[in-house]
Amino acid sequence: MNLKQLAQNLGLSQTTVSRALNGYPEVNEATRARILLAAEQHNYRPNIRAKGLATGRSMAIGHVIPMSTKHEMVNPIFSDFIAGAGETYSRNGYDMVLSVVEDGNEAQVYRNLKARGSVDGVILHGPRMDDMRIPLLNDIGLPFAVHGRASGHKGPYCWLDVNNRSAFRRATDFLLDLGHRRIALINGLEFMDFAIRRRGGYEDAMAARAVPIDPRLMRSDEMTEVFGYVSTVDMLRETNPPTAFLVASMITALGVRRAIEEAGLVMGRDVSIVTHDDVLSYLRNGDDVPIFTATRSSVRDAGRRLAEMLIGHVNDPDSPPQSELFEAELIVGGSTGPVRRV
Amino acid sequence: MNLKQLAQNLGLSQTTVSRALNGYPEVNEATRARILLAAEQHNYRPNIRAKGLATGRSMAIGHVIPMSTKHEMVNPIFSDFIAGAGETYSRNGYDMVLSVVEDGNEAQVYRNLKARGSVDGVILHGPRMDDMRIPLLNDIGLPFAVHGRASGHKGPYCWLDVNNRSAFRRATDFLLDLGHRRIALINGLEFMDFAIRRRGGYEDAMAARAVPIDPRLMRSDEMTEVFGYVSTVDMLRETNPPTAFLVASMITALGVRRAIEEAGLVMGRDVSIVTHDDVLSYLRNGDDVPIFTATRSSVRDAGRRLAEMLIGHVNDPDSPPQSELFEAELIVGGSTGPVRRV
DNA sequence: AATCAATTTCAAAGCGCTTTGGATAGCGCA
DNA sequence: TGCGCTATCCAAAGCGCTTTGAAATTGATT
Repeated sequence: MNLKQLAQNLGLSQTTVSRALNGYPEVNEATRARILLAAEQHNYRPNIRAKGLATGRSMAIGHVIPMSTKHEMVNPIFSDFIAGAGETYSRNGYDMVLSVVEDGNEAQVYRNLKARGSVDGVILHGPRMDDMRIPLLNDIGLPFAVHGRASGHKGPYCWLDVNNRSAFRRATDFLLDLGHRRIALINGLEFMDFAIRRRGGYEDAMAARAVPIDPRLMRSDEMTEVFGYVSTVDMLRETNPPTAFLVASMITALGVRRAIEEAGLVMGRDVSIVTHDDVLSYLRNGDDVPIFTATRSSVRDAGRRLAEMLIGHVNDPDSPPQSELFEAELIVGGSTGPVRRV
Repeated sequence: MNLKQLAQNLGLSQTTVSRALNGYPEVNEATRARILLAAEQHNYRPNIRAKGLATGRSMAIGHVIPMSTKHEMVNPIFSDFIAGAGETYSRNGYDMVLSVVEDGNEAQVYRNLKARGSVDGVILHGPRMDDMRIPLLNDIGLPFAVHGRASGHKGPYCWLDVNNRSAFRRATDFLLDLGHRRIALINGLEFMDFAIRRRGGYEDAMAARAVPIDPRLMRSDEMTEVFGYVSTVDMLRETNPPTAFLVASMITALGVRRAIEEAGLVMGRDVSIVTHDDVLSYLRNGDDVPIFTATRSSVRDAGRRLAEMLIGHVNDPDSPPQSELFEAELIVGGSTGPVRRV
């Protein structure tokens, strides 16, 4: 059933039917009701491509997911992020189109998306220091919103980020307050913007108390479970091992914990852990008592909100770009305790 | 730059340019080369909506992701699955469109997808016993392929599944061979097809050796870490606790392990665990030595392959529907050992 | 030189929608 | 009665592509 047939059935013109369906005022309320009813009965839905052709908009938002070439890994926060974003999209009549791309090849994907008119805007995931995708998107004129920020990029753009620096500063302070001095930082890849900021927060806190930073206690890689495990095993072998670990993700923290327990140590007593918690639905931080002391910020909320911001920006490209900074909560769980006197 | 402009630039008709670009034979190779060059230089890409309107195809595949209303949880295997599928799509010029839907509301989403012509086919995730989505999709005439199967559904359809029954039968046999008799089953939700089959495999193996099945040792829920933890804590309190756990996912197995270690037991010595491993990129089962003894099957491979099957089916709807059954490997890791004599 | 077939190109219709620019009818008012 | 308004509806153009059916060109054949 298409518009033409529907209009013929009703003995009306396509124009009138289209207008009625799209809520324009210049149609008699009685006929509008008649049209709505008929559309309902025939289960009519406008063809999205035809509509898009006519309006010049696709009513779709693109997500370009970078896949690390090293581990062929997709960031596990991703499913929760799009669950949030998807909510916003369906509420606003947008589709979500996804491209998974080996990182490096992204430029062509964005150009395609724009040139072929597949989407009205994109969400940029996994921003890096001086991310070149931002000037690229500005250049090709594709509206975008960034999940995170790109340090070093001047000029306004639409973003939503967690305050990673203050979160990790507070987490470090918390550990310092407990008497820890040998605090390891198990970070994400340090060309990723969030990892840089977290490191910054850690360094700030350490410097503020004049605690020396030992480069051997800082690791940085893709945030897998195995990475947490291997790094921890390694550091615990040191002559002067860390008494606390500051970890960039729950999954990595699980690996840290595995290493700790394998070494016969007890988490929260012998060794403390603080991790960042994105509140992933399948990996809740315990039930009522949190397993890990954590800096917490829901990535699903971020998805929901950032999608709203992008839609706003798409609908009104001339308005100044919005941005938002979520503050992470510091949740105290069972994984931290005062440093053990030797 | 659109077709018309490109054709004018070249002094040719739209027809010829279109044909040249789409590889039709009735165009002089010299002019084709000229056209290809010009298209390249002007960075021309056909508008996808116009093309879709003209051809009646959208060159997009839909994924409808059910989100559990209970935990607002998206299955964590999902990101790896689409990473695999996405590879196939980009190789074949398809887009991927995603809808995250609270389960229950899916029928309307499928109808929309079909009526609005957003996609040429869909991948059906998380099939259940007697899944009504299959007759629905047949009814509305939207080509589909199922990740998994739907027990109880008669009639052919396109699917790809892991042999869950044989995998869990072998895993159970393996534990029985080690002398375990009190084997707990920590399963996914048992209206999910895969969970039914896994339970079937477990029961088969137990019955084949006339080992009684204790219903108190069988749990079934969404496969979170916390679920694994809570179930295990609970069962270890029994007067006659299990000596082995058969677990439906790595994440849940992490929870099982947490409970075991918290109880002061050693995994692989005091208590054994076998889990299913979907080979998620961020949650590899150890580096060289597997952490868990596991039934292993890559969900990313499944995504890659199922997408191919669906595209084949979309291109030739009259061909008989394909199906494929992956056999899981049984990987022996450090989480299993002979039962401890008390 | 005339004919025919194969090769190469083109004009125009059509895909299903929105939207512009009228047309028509009904109304109050002078 | 006739005018100007408003309310309501419509015909047709246009979005950017593919594809049908026909025309023009070429080369070979007689």
